[in-house]
Amino acid sequence: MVNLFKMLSDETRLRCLVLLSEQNELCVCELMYALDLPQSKISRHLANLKTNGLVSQRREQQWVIYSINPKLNNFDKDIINKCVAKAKDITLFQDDIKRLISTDNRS
Amino acid sequence: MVNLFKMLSDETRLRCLVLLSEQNELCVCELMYALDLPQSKISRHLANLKTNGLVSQRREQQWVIYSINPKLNNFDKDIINKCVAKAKDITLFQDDIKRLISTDNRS
DNA sequence: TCTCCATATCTGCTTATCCGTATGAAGGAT
DNA sequence: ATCCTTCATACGGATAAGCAGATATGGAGA
Repeated sequence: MVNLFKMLSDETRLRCLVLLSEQNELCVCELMYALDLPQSKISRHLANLKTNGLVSQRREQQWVIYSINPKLNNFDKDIINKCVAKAKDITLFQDDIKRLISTDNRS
Repeated sequence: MVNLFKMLSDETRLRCLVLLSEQNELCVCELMYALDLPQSKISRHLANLKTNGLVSQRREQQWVIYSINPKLNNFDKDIINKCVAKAKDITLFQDDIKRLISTDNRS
């Protein structure tokens, strides 16, 4: 439980999780673009999320594609879904989504 | 949102919150006894929870009595309740409750 | 093989968090 | 007034987490 909350207590990770929940799957460069943050930062936090079992990876050509770990237990899933719902009221997250869907950022 | 999760990402604080949710209100010495932790540790974490709006205080004679902040927003309340529910499956929290109800620890 | 691009990781640094100990302040009782 | 209990908080040290920037890896295609 503590570990889940540690993961959720960083803004970058929260934003990644919310976007991943909404969009099913995303590669690092799409997240970079949507969050407007440097690649190393995104990548580090995704690695962190992965070690803690919250996201999973798969490689497709040159991209590494992340998604919410489908094997997540109910508690974790539940909490994350509450965040996603709450995020709809918050400008920061709304803007991430806007940037994400504005173009095809996987080039 | 990040702040809530920061508060929840420490075991001591989680245990305090769960007990406070179950018991309505508790003083520091009851929490010390139930969690079997030194006073300064409990006190510091409660202060932390208070600054972040999760608990409220009231003084009664020599005791300072804490409770979950009744003005909590729905999101925070919701998340905390999920934790309380989950805690019922976890030995650590079960034991806290056992110690708490075993005697009258406000002496 | 060589280059390019996406992604991962390393380095050096700064900041945050948590702890135990010790001290301080408030209020009740003697 | 002084003592006791309860609780709060400041100090210093240890550990972990964060960041930016630079470098490394690894697959795709020329």
